[in-house]
Amino acid sequence: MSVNGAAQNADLKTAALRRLQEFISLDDQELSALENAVSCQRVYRRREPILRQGDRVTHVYLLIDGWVGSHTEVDGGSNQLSKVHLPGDIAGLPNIALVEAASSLIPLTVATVGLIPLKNLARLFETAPRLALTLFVNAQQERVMLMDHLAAVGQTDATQRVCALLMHFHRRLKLLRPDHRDLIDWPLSQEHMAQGAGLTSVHVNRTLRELTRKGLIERVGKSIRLLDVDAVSELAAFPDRRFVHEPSWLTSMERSHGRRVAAVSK
Amino acid sequence: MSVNGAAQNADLKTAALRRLQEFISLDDQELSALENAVSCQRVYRRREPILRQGDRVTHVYLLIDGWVGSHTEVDGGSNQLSKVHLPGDIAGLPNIALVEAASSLIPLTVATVGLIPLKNLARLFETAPRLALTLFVNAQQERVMLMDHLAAVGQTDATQRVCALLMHFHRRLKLLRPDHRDLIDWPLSQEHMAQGAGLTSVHVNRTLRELTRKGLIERVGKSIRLLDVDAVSELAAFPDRRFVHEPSWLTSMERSHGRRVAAVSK
DNA sequence: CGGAAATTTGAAATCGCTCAATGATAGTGG
DNA sequence: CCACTATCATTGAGCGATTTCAAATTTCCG
Repeated sequence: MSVNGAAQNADLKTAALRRLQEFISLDDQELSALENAVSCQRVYRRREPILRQGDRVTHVYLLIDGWVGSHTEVDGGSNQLSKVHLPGDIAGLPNIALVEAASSLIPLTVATVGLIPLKNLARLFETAPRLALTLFVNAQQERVMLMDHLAAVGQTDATQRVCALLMHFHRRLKLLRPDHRDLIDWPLSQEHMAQGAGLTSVHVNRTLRELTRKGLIERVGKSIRLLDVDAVSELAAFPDRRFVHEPSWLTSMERSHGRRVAAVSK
Repeated sequence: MSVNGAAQNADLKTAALRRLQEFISLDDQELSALENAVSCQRVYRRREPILRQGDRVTHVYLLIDGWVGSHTEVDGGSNQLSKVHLPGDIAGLPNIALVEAASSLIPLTVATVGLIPLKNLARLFETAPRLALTLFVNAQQERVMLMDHLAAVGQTDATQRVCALLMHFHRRLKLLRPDHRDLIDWPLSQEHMAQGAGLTSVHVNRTLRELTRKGLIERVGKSIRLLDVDAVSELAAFPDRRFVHEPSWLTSMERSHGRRVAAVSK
């Protein structure tokens, strides 16, 4: 696909790392600390599990390119899609609190992934405290998104949930590439959407169909076009969160230059 | 209530801090670093908001005693209870990624809370990297619990969700005080339970009643007794997670003695 | 081109909701 | 300590959003 694989790869990596600087900008040393934590890089095919629920936890996964779903199997074989990871996300992080992985990581598209051994991750907390704090804030952001997801599934009807899904990805993609318009390249099957929204694929189908009939969206092949973003957003009842950017309590932290001295200790 | 308020308070604080050492034990210096981050301590009455959704984010809240609910209001006035905090939890953490608080923190009982200004929290990442890493792992654990919560609400029926709630608190209380038996002092109203489970209070009532009729639980005043823990656990379809304890990747991290030198830098 | 995966559609069933009213309990202030 | 009031629990009847089941198309991928 690429004329120059190496160059494209570098671009992808840069894009992925930009994602982490949503809260504070990191210096080169901090960025390379993260990059050096990656022990190896791999490309996974669609549906080829990166990690299976129940597996022993050994790594976390920096997603460099592609979409990856985090699926939790419940008791009777049904599945909950708790998160879809986009480039720049670190997937599998919640598992570090566990002995066995809580969810499977399955690529929804071809995916390029950097593997980070847990020990390397831990080391970042010593060597790059600002990066560590960024990862921490990032984890809290994930909690907010999960809370909103839960609120949508727990409190809203099918139309609202489907619209919430659409808006969720619309917004995240816009952050990822500012040139993103209203046509979304949509690798999620209706079954996936159903597993995310706590619905049946049958009902997701009917809901999408209804949205199409009302002229709010248009589906072209695997893509979805939002014809009326405001109306969909309205229907979604899904908050458009304002995440912090360079807040004083965060920026005032001194950068690490390897010269962290005893001044802070008693 | 207490003969010696100060002494009891110290006990409570100790208990709260123990909660953070689920993953690795911390040394005295690290524990006092956290304690020093608390700028002031306050007692809140039941229902007296500690923080309101939409408020500007200035602190996080170390819960020392009592139960505190995290409620997110959705669009049409309905509420999702995304988390109930028990002593030792740090409440309001997800908000640090946000400009305005995503959820309200409302005590379900009288609650004693230590307020931690954001700047003090950030400083811990410089002064106590092992504590910071503990907080990070703790955040990931919260994500796992939120994912399980989501899976329950999204994929299971009313009986399973109510049983999941019961088991959830049963297990958390057992960790908190090993002497805990099957009688749970239950400050949640059926309306609260409904908001947590994504159900109606009416339906929660019928479900509880049905569980009582089957002899699985017994309700005495505000308490609930699990008469058949195994059966309830079975019905819950709710995984009993094994969280890590002193894993090698975590324990191998060197303790901070304020003598962190340039060795780690390039 | 062939087979698997995904979408689409209808009809019937059901779980949980709504509405509405009554009864029980627990704080609160006099 | 009692009365008052707000909150909480309980119950019934009818309704409706979503599921289930099943089958026909269509699309995608190798």
